[in-house]
Amino acid sequence: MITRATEYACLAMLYLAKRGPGGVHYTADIARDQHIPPSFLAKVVNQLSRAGLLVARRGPTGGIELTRSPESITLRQIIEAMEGEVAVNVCTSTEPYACFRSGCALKSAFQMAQQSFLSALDSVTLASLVLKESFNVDPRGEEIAASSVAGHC
Amino acid sequence: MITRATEYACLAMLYLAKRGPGGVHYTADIARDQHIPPSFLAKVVNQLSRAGLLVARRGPTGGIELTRSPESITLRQIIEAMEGEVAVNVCTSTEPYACFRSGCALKSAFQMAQQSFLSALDSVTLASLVLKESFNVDPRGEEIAASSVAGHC
DNA sequence: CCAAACCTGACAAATTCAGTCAAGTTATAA
DNA sequence: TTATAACTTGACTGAATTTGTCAGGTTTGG
Repeated sequence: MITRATEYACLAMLYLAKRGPGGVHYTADIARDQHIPPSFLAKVVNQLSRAGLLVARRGPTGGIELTRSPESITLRQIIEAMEGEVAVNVCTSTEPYACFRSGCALKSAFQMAQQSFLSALDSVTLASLVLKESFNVDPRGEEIAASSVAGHC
Repeated sequence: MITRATEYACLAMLYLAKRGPGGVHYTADIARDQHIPPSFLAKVVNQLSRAGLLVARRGPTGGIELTRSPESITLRQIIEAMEGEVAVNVCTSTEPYACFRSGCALKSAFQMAQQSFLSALDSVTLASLVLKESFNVDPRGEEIAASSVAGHC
């Protein structure tokens, strides 16, 4: 299952993508906007930075920024940056001794389902998500039915 | 991620399917054959029985048996019998308060990937797995390259 | 009535998750 | 140069989940 940390990572990346190219933003602002614990998001963002998906600059006027265009960043890349290799079952992971059974039809089936899942995530770019969100926003720029709590899902 | 318990459930169901219709088998035999801790498999099998995927009979000459034909049992059914509703992220689960964000493009993307995963599992029946395993067996009925440890993956 | 099979619930060790906190580093601006 | 504002890092914690084990209990056939 995709963890909270990974979900927060996607939300932060989407936040940056929504605000256009060359934008530097504070982690604390993203945390407030997306209702994410700030110190938790700080660690998430740091991991994304080490994975090369964004750059982080310190000091006043610092902040984080996407390293690539939203068109070239997929959900799968973000998820794998956070969780490493995705495996729907121990037996589909590539690590040694994950599975000792030979000629196992179940493993093949799990691998096939996993591939379907990953392909779907490959097809979703940050740019496509930004486009999709714009349909949920009315002309005044406010989210529809977002008055009570605001946020994402 | 699909847990060990669910993996064992699939292996046990596949074991029954492989041995044809109307077959009653001991949980202990399946555990030995598939290298599963017997007392753990007992709980797994009990859960499958309560879900209606197999019937369990007590006493001597007891054992477990499939309730339906292998053609009509899919991997998804087994997985959902073991884990309940499958959700790749908290925000895609149907339980109330799983997600408070509105108009969230990320949720839609996760739901789409989840649907790909589940559809793949829908397409795999126990019968198709039995057929597939038969290709991995040589004419003498022994599994190829299974000499060292035996088993499944 | 006994033995063999499944049923049930309590327990426990290990791991993961989600989050907090306290320092530490770096860089800008006054 | 010195605050200050931002990211960095690692230690820590409580809760939940996972993967079992174990000790009985229940049902049934002979």
